Order: sequence, then C-alpha cells, then structure tokens
Amino acid sequence: MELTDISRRFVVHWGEMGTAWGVNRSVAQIHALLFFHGKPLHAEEISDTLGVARSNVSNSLKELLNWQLIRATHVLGDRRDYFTTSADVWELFRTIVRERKEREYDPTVRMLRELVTQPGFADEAPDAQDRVRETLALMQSLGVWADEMMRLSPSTLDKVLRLGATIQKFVRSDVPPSGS
Amino acid sequence: MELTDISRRFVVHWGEMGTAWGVNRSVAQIHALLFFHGKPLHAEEISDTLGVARSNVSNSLKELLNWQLIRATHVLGDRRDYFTTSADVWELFRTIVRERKEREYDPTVRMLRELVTQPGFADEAPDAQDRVRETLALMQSLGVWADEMMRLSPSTLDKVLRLGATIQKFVRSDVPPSGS
DNA sequence: AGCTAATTTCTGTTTTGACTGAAATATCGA
DNA sequence: TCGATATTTCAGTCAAAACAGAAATTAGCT
Repeated sequence: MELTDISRRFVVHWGEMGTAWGVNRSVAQIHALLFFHGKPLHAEEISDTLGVARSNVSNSLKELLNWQLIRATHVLGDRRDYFTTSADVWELFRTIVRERKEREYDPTVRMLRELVTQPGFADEAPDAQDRVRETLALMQSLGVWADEMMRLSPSTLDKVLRLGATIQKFVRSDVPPSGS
Repeated sequence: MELTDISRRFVVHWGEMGTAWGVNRSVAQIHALLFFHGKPLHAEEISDTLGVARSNVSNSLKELLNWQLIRATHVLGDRRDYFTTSADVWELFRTIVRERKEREYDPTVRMLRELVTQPGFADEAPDAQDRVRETLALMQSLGVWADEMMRLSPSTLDKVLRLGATIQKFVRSDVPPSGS
C-alpha cells in the first residue's frame, strides 16, 4: 500500500512520539497505520507499507494485542489474520489509561500500602510518614477518579470534560493562587 | 547516610518504576531519596547513600532540575549545592503533569493541527478525516481540562477529585455501557 | 499424509541509553 | 594567584532493547 503524504506524516510522527509514550517506534507506527487506514490489514501489508521486517510486525502486533489496542479479524476465503483498531478515539484513550494505570500506578500503590502498614513505619520521622501517607492518599484519589472516568461512556466523558471549565464553580470556597 | 529498611524499599521501588514512568532508575531514586529525606542533600551524600557514581548524580540532578522537580539551596559557610524537592505531593504531581504534557502531548497536537489544515487533507478518505479530527478534538479537550486542573490549588484539586464520584449525576442523560 | 501459505520463534546484529572513572573546569578562600 | 574543593564534561564500557533474516512451527487444504 502506498501512503499519502498526509498519512505518512501521521504515521511517522506517531512513531516518533511512541518513544515518549513508552512504546517503541514500530508499535506506535503500526497502530497509527491501522487507525488511519480504518480497515483491516494483514501483517504482510503492514510490513510492506512501513518497511519493517515481517518478524518485527509480528511482535509489535502481539504487543498491541497485549495492550488491547487492536484485535484480529478474518475475511472469508483468506486464512491470514487481519488486524484492526477501534475507530473510537475515546475508547482507545480509555484503553490506554486502563493499561497504563495497571503498569505504572497499581504496583506503586501496592508498595505504598504495604509500606505504611509495616511495623517499622512508625519509627520513621513523623513528617516523612506524612509525606508517604499523602503520596498514597493522592494516588488513591486519582485511582478512584480514573476508574470512574473510565466507566463513563465516551459521550458522557465528553460532557464531563466540557464541564471542566465550570468545575471550579462547585468548589470555589478555596481560591487558587494567583501566580504559577 | 544509612537508609532505614523502609526508606530503602521506597527508594528502590521508585527507581524500578522510574523506567515505566519514562525516567531512568538513578533519576527516580534520587528524587525518591530527596522526597523521603525531606531535608537538603548535597551530591556527594546522594552518591554515597545510593551507591551510584558522582557523575551520574550530577547528570541526574540536572535532569531533575530540568523537570523542575528539585531546586538547589545553599547553607551558610558551605559552598556545595544542596538539593530539595517539594514536600507537597500535589505540587509534585502538577509539575509532572505539566512537564509530561509539554513533552508527550503538545508536539502531537501541533502536528494534528497542522495536518488538518494541510491542502491535501481534504483528499483523504472522509472517515479517516473524521478520525484525525476527533483525535485532535479529544486531545484538545483533555489539554484544556488538564490546564484547568493544574491551575487549581492543591486543596481545591482535592475537592474536585472527591467530587468525582458525584460527577456522573450531573451528566446522567447518558448511561454508561454495562459491560467492560 | 503431504503440500502450501502464514505466522511465530530464534539467533545474531545494531542501536540506544545508562553508567562509571578520569580529566577538565569552575568556584571560593587565603 | 595559588591551592583546595566541588562540579561538570568526556570517553569508554556495559546492558538492554529494537530489529532483521532465517528457521521452525502452525493451520488449512487436497
């Protein structure tokens, strides 16, 4: 498949950002390609289009399946696997948040919970105890809140975000600092 | 400085997670140490305590300064640089969000904005155009919303998060899917 | 069973990033 | 300005990750 100039720029940029997002270039490029293209593609065609080795595509697809960002489909009379990603950006976003939460957040919350219940914890400096406890409290708040957000349907979530501007009005008892 | 068992576990875990969070082990460990310890430390002591090379500490401190997560302080009659991090977890969190937004989000929004205004964009498949435009729209909503959140003071932010559970009530016109 | 096409696994290479120790530089006091 | 101390830069080493190409495996068809 020949990429248009637009789609190539999209895919290339996605690949470059992938590193910053914690996935490698191939993985990000493949996902970008599937997203932009919108229709199922098989590994061979992905390999040809992006110019990466077939085996690399195979492993990258496996990782995207792990992330639950793509799924395999099949076409009648063709035994190759075809892959698609959701066309719903909101759903993709929620998937990413869910997966990242599991990898980057849950282990730390577990550690902090265990730490504060450890016998020796009470022997630490009182304000160190406070800092750790507040870290745990913040993370837990964020976690609860993220879980709630993710339970919302895309359109509800959209409304919540649009509501964002008005949220301050509900909690205005406390005025934000003028600087920063 | 000798680390207690508790603080060592804290620092070691932070270091391990650092990789998942996009910073290297040394950087994450140093920040964890400064956060837990709560008082200014100079490079030598960090180096000794964590058992990493002095030069590594120097570079890691520079990176933490770049992230605006630590700042240098000085003590009278001592010309070494001492470093501290904020004891306010909320502030640290906002700093991280701000910095990550700049690195992982802004470039992509810029790219998407440019893409949709490109002459050739109208020639792409209509639903590909939609997907790209919706990606941009979602990212912009999130960006606006994140900026607003970050403008809130810690205690206000806390209230907003606690309010989370009730947010759905404001937008209940649309019921989330039962599955997933 | 045997053939063919598709996919995955394996092995080696290349690249990238983290890290160290040494050298160079900067800073301050005498 | 000289010496001492603190910090940064540099060059090389090491480890981990990405990637390619070949080999092995799997799946479907006849």
